[in-house]
Amino acid sequence: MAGSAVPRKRRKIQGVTMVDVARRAGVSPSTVSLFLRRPEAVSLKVGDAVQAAIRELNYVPNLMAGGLAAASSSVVGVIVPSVRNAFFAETVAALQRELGQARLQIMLGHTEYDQGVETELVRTALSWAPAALVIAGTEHGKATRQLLEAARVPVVQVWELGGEAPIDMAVGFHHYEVGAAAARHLAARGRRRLVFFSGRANDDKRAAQRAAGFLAAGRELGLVTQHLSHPAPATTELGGILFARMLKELEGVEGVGIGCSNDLLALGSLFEAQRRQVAIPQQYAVIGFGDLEFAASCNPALSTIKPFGDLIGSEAARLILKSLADGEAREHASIDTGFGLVHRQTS
Amino acid sequence: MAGSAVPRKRRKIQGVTMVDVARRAGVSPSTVSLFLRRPEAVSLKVGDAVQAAIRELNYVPNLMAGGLAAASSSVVGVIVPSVRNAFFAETVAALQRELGQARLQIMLGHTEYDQGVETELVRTALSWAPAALVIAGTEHGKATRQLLEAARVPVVQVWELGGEAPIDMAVGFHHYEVGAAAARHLAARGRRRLVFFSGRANDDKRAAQRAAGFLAAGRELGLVTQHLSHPAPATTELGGILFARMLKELEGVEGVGIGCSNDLLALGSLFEAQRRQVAIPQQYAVIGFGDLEFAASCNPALSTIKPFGDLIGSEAARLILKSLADGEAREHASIDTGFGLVHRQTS
DNA sequence: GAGTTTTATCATAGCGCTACGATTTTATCA
DNA sequence: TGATAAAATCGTAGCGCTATGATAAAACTC
Repeated sequence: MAGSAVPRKRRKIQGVTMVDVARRAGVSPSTVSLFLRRPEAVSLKVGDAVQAAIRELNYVPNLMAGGLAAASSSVVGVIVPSVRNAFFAETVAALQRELGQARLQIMLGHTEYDQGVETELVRTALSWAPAALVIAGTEHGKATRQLLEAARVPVVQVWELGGEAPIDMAVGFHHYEVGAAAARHLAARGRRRLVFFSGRANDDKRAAQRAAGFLAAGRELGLVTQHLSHPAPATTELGGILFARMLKELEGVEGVGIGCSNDLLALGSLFEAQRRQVAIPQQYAVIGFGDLEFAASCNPALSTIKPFGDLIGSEAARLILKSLADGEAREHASIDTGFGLVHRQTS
Repeated sequence: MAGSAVPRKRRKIQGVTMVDVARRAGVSPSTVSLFLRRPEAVSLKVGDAVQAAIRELNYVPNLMAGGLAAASSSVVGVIVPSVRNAFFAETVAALQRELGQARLQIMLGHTEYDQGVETELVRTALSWAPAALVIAGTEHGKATRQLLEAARVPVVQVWELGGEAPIDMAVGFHHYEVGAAAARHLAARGRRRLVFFSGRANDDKRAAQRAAGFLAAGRELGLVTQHLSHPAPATTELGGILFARMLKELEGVEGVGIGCSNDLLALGSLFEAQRRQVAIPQQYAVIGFGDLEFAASCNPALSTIKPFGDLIGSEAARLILKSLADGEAREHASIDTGFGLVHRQTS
C-alpha cells in the first residue's frame, strides 16, 4: 500500500565498516570477513593487505551484525546471585579468563537471590542468542527452568550438584556433603555437641543444604546438634552475633563444635570469642566454609572446607568450549569438583 | 559476475520471530516493534493482543537484530581490574542494579591489571556498539586512551580522580588525599613515626597514589615516614608479613602509626600483632582502607577510610542514563564521591 | 598443453529488527 | 456534515555482517 520510491537517508552506526576495509585492501568484503574468521583460508598476500587496511582505518568489527548473520553470538551469559560474594567472583573471574581465550565475552547478571530477577536475566541473556549460559545453582523457579530447557544453547549450572536433575550440564559439588564432612570432622576432634551457624536463612539454598548435611551427620553420630540461623546475609558481624547467642544458650556446656556456613561467620565468631575471652579451639572448635583468603592467616588459623571456585569456573568454560566444538552431538556432563577439608588451628 | 538466481535455504536463528507474533496478533511487525519499545504509543486493544501473542508464543526478542537496526545496543561495557577485588565487585553490583532498571545489560571484562588486556577488552566492548562504557581508573595505555577517545559513546572512568584528564566523565575520589588523610589522622592520634604498607607495588596505580599521599603528608608534618611494599597482591597474608618486617625494622621505636593500602593488609597486621603479643592500638596504631565488611567487627575494630564503591556505581549509572537521554548535548561531568574516615579502635 | 583437481576469491541473499515516512483511522471543530 | 487535526498503524529499506554456492586462479595430472 505505502509505496515509497524515495531513497531514505542511511543511519550510519559505524565510522569504518568492513566494506571500507575491503575497498582499501582492494578485495571484496567477503574476503575480509573470511580473513577475520579464518585467516588461514586466505592467501598470505591478501591477508597482509587486509591486515594493513584494518590497522590503517582502525576498523572495529560490529559483533551484533556478525552475530545476527551467523545466527549465534560470542557472548556467554553468566547469572549468579552476586559478585560481591567472593565465591562467585572467583568463578566469574575464571570463566572470563578461560572463555576470553576463545574470544567469548561474558554478559553478567546478578539475581540478588531473587527468583523473579533470575527469570528476567535468563530471558535477557537469551535475547542475545548467547553461545552458552552459565547459571549458579540447580534449583530455579519454574519459569526459569522452562526458559533454560527451551533454550537451544549449552547451559552449565554451577556451584551445586544434587537436588533437581541438571538441565544440561553441571559443575559443582554436594553442599550437603560439605556440611556432613564438617560435622564428622568436629566429632573426630572430640566434640560431642554440635552447632551450625548460617545466615541468609531464607534464600541461600546452598547454605541450607550445608546446614542440612551438618545436622543430619551430627545426629547420625548420636550427638546433640542444633542450628542457629538468621535471615541477614552471612557476614562477619552476623558471625559475632550468632556466637554470642550460642554462648548464652549453651552456657556451661562443654565440647562444643561449631560449623559455619561460611568463613565470614567463622571469622566473626573468632573475634567475638576473643572479646569474650573464650579460648578457641580449647573451649569451642570452629570450622568454616570457603577457605577465603584470610582463613590461613587468622589467629588462630581457621579450619575450613575449601570449595574449588576457580576450578568450577574453568571446568564450566571447558565444557562450554567442548559443547560448541561438538555441536549437537555433545554429551550432558556433570562434573563433581569436590571439596577439601583444611585442618588448621580452630578445630 | 556470479549470477545465481536460486533461492538459498534460510538459516533460522530463532524459533519465534516478531513476524510470528505480528501474525498471531493480527497486526503488522512494525506495530509489535513499536509496542515493545513504546507501549504507550499503541492503542490499548492492540497492545493487549500483542502482549497475549508474545506470551502464547513465548517470544524472546533478538537484541542483536534490534541493536543493529537501531544503531546502538543495550549493553554497557564494564572493565575493571578484577571482580575478586571487593571494591570493584561492589561497584559492578551497583551498576547492574541501576542500569538494569533501564534495561541495560552489563558486559564484563577483567584486565587483571594488564594494560594489553585492557586495550583488547575495550576493543571488544566497542565491537558491541555499547550504549556506554565504564572503565576503572584514569591512567590507561596509549592505545586504550585512543580507542576510548574515538569511541562515540559515553565513557565513565571510575574509582579514581586526578591524574590524567578524564576522557569524558569521571566518578571517584582522590586516592592521594586518602593517603594524606590517613597520615594526618595517625599524627592527630599522637603517632610520631609513620609507615605505609602496600601490596601489588607494580601495577595498582591507585594504591601507589594512596602511598604517595600518605608519605607526602607524613613528611609535611615533620614525621619520619616510610614505605613497606611488596609486589604480591595485598592480602591478609601479606599484611602479616609486612607487619613482621616492620617489627624487625622498627624494634624499640615508639609511637608508630601504620597506614595500610587496604583493609586486608590491616587485618593481617592485626592477626600478626596478636600472635606477637603486640598491643594495638597501644603500641602500634593501624588504619586501613576500604571499610570491608569485617572492619567493624574485628577485634579491635578497625579504623579505616571508607570509599563509597556503591555510590560510585550508582552515580556512574546516573551519568550514563543522563547522557543517553541528553544525546549530544551532554556535559562532561566529573563527580567526586569523596571518602569517609571511620575511626574505630585500632588508632 | 588440455583436462582435472585444488585453492582462493567473489556476489548475493538474507539474519530479525527498527526508523522513517506514508497511510489509514479516529477525534475535533466549523 | 465536510474539513481538518491528531492518533494509530503500516510498508519498506536498510543496519553490517556471514553463509552459501559460484567463479576465477593456481596447482597438479598424464
